[in-house]
Amino acid sequence: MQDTAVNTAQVLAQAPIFSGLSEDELRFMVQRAVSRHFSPGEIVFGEGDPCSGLYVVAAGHLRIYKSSAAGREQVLSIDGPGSSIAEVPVFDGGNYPASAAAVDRATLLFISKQDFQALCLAHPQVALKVLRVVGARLRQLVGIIEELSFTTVRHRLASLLLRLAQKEGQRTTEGVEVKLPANNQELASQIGTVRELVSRNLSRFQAEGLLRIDGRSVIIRDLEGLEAAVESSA
Amino acid sequence: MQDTAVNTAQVLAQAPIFSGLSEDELRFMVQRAVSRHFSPGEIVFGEGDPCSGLYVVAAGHLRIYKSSAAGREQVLSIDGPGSSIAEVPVFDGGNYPASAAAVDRATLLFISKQDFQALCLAHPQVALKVLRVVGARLRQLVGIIEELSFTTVRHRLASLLLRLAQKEGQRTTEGVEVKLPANNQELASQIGTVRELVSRNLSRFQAEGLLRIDGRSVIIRDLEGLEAAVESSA
DNA sequence: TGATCTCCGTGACAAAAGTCATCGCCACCC
DNA sequence: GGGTGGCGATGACTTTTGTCACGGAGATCA
Repeated sequence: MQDTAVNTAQVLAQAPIFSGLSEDELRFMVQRAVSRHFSPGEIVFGEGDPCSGLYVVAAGHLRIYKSSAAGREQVLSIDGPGSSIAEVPVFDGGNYPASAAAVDRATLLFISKQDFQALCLAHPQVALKVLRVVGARLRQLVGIIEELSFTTVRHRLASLLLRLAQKEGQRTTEGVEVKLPANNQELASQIGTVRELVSRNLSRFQAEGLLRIDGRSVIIRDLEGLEAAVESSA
Repeated sequence: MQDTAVNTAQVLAQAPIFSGLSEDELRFMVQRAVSRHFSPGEIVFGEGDPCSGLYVVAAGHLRIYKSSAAGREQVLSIDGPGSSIAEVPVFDGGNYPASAAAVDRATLLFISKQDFQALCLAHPQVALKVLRVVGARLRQLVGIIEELSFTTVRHRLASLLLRLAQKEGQRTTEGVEVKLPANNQELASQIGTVRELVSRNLSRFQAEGLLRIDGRSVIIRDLEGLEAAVESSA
């Protein structure tokens, strides 16, 4: 259990929405935060569920997504340690606008609506911090809309690969190596399409010599070429 | 000029983000709000511009949208009197994530970043109100993503027509009559496609007997049928 | 060593979306 | 009245996306 046991105080202190709180204030929240563990794939809440409070990711990753009647999913965001989840429904009183599930083994801290609202009223800076976080989320969503509305699957996939390369790419003699972080089905959900198109477009990139596929890792051989695929028809 | 002259105090009092303020507080904001007039199509700010403050719509309508390099546009929201615009960049310090233009003759009240932040710190409830408004916006965006990711143009158009019918439809003997609020190009931007597809899908609805097109007004003859078009492949 | 499961790749289609060009209507303006 | 410009409809076509079905690789487990 060590891997998911967490120091509540430390986690909250590092969460953007609580940064800058005094020790006393932090202690107050720590006392009220309840920690919950989730296994991979386990659902934290479903779209439309009533919201009773806010979560802060202590360990692991959370996947926020929408599901369609036809069985497709669209990922809105993947959040790691320090991220707060469900700030919106806490404040507008509505239900969760999307579902959330654990990606891996995850530990979340739960803070009730009442406690958090009280904190915000007592400490206006906290509300401003929350606004900043929600703002970032809103920008992300606008980015997704832009990609879905203006670009092709090919473009979005290239874009995802470049983002991965940027974040966690390993330089090799042949090019930048990226480990695909999930199976094709999941990548498809992240860029708003189906697994077959991810597969096909990866193959196509390979056929064009832009990259080489080696199992679940991709070696980008022609970074400029891939960037060009993003620029064109952007 | 009468049509665009406004009573600043009245407008602010009715804006959701300022509701519940005392008279003194309102007066404070009224003194600091600057009113600006815009003609139809005039740009209020462009995506990426630095943000110096917040706007409240006093009269007319604002169109918030993203533009693509290829010349397409995606409308994120149309806001009328009482709506506040650009709450997000005011708080996170970033640039505007999208552009805004006046739809018709419009009057906006401008409030500087500094003044508004000061108000939020002095009156925590205001920050909570802003959070509620931003939350609503976020829900809207998630809705757009859902539609773009999961549904077809046909579906989105049906959905738009039903929304219009709900909001401003006139009952007639033949069915519910809706005046299309804009040209096909604009409708296309609102549902994330091009004008030809709007035209074709409208014709198709007519061919299927779901509605009758008469110039710029549409008479929905088979509401259930149109709703069915929304349900299927949702 | 099978049996089963999951996941990837792919061919063959079908459907949807988008592009380009053209025509006609109507309003507006010299 | 004739010219112009904006807008809508539509045909012809291409590209993109999505669906379905299948085969095969690799892991796991009895």
